[in-house]
Amino acid sequence: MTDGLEKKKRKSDRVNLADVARAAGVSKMTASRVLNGTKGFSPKTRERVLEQVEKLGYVQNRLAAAFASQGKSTFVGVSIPDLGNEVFTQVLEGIERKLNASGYQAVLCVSQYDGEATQEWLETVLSWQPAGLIVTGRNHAPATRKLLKSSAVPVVEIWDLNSSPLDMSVGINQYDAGYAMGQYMVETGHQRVGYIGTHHDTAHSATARFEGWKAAIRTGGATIVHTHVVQDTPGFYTGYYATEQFLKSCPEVDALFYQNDNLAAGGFMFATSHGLDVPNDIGIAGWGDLPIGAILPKRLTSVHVPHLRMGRVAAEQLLMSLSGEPSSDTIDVGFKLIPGHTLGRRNDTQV
Amino acid sequence: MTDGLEKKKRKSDRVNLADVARAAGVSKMTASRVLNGTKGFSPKTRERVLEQVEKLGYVQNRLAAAFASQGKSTFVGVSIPDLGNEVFTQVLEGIERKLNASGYQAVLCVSQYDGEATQEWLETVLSWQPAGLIVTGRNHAPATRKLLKSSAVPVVEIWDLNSSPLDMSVGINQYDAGYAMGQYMVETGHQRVGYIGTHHDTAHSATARFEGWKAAIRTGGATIVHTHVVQDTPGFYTGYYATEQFLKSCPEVDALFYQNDNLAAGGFMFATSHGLDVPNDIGIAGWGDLPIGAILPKRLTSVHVPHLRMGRVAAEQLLMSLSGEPSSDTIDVGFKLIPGHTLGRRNDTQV
DNA sequence: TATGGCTGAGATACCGGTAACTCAAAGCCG
DNA sequence: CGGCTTTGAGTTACCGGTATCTCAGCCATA
Repeated sequence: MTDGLEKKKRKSDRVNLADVARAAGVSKMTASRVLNGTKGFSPKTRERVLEQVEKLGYVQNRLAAAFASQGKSTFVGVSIPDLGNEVFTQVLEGIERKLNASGYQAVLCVSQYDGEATQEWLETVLSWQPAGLIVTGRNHAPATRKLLKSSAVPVVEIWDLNSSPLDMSVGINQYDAGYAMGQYMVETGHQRVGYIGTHHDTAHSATARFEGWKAAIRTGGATIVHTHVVQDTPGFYTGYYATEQFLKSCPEVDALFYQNDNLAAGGFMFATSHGLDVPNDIGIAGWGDLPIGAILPKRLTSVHVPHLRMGRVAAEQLLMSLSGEPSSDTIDVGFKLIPGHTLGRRNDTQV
Repeated sequence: MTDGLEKKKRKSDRVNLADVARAAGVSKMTASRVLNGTKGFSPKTRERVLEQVEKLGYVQNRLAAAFASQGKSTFVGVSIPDLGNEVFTQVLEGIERKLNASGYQAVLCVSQYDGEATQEWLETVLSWQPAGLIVTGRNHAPATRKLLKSSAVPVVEIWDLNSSPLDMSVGINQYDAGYAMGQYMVETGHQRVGYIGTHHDTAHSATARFEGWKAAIRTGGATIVHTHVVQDTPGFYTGYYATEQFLKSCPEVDALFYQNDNLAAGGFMFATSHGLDVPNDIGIAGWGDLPIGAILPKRLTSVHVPHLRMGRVAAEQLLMSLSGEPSSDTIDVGFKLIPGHTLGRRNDTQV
């Protein structure tokens, strides 16, 4: 009847600071000072304590330490919508690298675009006294907004630039970026354009981007023949079949703007495998400058957003704010249109 | 003036349990019981306490709670090598979903295949008394192995199945899976095969997979003309240029096995854009059944590994172990060969 | 009616560190 | 050499909860 419990160490046999202090013949407080590098001990004492730490294999209980000093933990709550979407994993990677390099740990939440789940996660994470929070997007549910606002920790909102952030904001101006792409589509001679995206974007930054794009199209005198929003993940195959559906109902379209490059790549594959020439029969534009864009038969037209950098900067801002350095409210990491070769009619159509 | 009793200035202005208890006219202990659902209070008392919780906006300090009960946190340390590699993000997604749904939080480490960084992260995470750990791979640095072994928390090793795990192991038999692919390549008529991978895999499971593959090739009487390992990330473009390099130095190769589908897709794009027919001129086999495989002009030959499930099962095992339920030492989540249409010479070459 | 179990609730003692205060001895100065 | 500052180190009081023990009522059963 031996269950797995006895396989592991008993709780009480963990060495604690008192054990170390006793073994070294000093007080707990002195041992604590040595370990934290605070002044107030002689080199000899230091050595004695460290010797015992080594010998006994003492590991600090940071739960106790943080609690005792009324301090924060070294955890930073990081909320992103989706791990299946490369843009977010890139941002996450930027965040994680910076945090880890600075001795902080990312506590992850993948919201799946579910506000309620996010809220729940947020409540839990806040109860652990995190050092800070990095959240994606600027449109929070009222309760979430309230929680973020009343929390005593610094918050960085990433993705879409926010002129009046809760605390700090790092991202790009999604509207402007969308506008730039719309303008380019018109410039390259497209007149009857369409949009393909997934429902995921509606509540998020893609909305602002989409608005910017629409404005540019309208201003340029072109027509939006249809916008097709599917209930699926923004991946390759989704782009493939969504394009099929789009072209079936609106064959007159001459260029498509996709929510991201992976959808666009799917669309590209559909088009070329069905005898359509890109861009002469149909123009294709993606978003995000994702890796796939580099290996398509023609360089994909897209907008480069420095996602990795966005994550890094967000983490940097948070850390600066934690160390009391002045940090900007708002940081624009910029975007860059990638002309590529999948847009443009009749002219400039070489590989 | 020793009126410290009443005018006790509190460091934090945060509402604590004592405040709630006072306001509700009960003892701290009773309030604690109500909030934790432990028995020992009347419905009326319960209501009074909850009313004050609501009114005062009390949020538990879990740092204090975990510390007081000598307990663990709800954090689970999760270490994966790379976020730029879809297979790992899929596993992570599986883990994260399950953990979050069960009230645990993933504390992320992206090791970048760096043992030292992992070690450092591990030390920090362990000092926060995590509930458990999920680590990728089975080949740990000696110091890491020691730390994992001596830690008082359950550990799940994922990826490659481990017959003698530290604690628990969830994954697939990478050797067998590699063997299956090797066998299939021989069966489909390939005689002079090659391998393309990145340095990232060497220290990890891809080694076992690679060994299995080699064994099958040898057993089948075929020749491995070259194995090309590049110092880069296992992404689309890497596969593209690595294939170019490979074909330049070994044009006689008739089939290539790639470390993953993204590399393979890059290779496919290179081959077809340079006038080679897949699979008649060159066979291409990937790994992981990644999304890209579905939109190539021909279905990519690959091996499906249930990454999402692997992550979910790993988290499940950990949670079971935490709740004292019996959990298996080793769980094989299985793999499945996907024949596709990018392997096979002269026959079976329709789309 | 006496005994004993059950239930709601309070009192107390921590958990493992750190902040803040205290104090003796040593160092420094004119 | 006295007084003042510095320095190494100890003492005490917590931080905000929970484990554990205690105890008064209350009900059921013999």
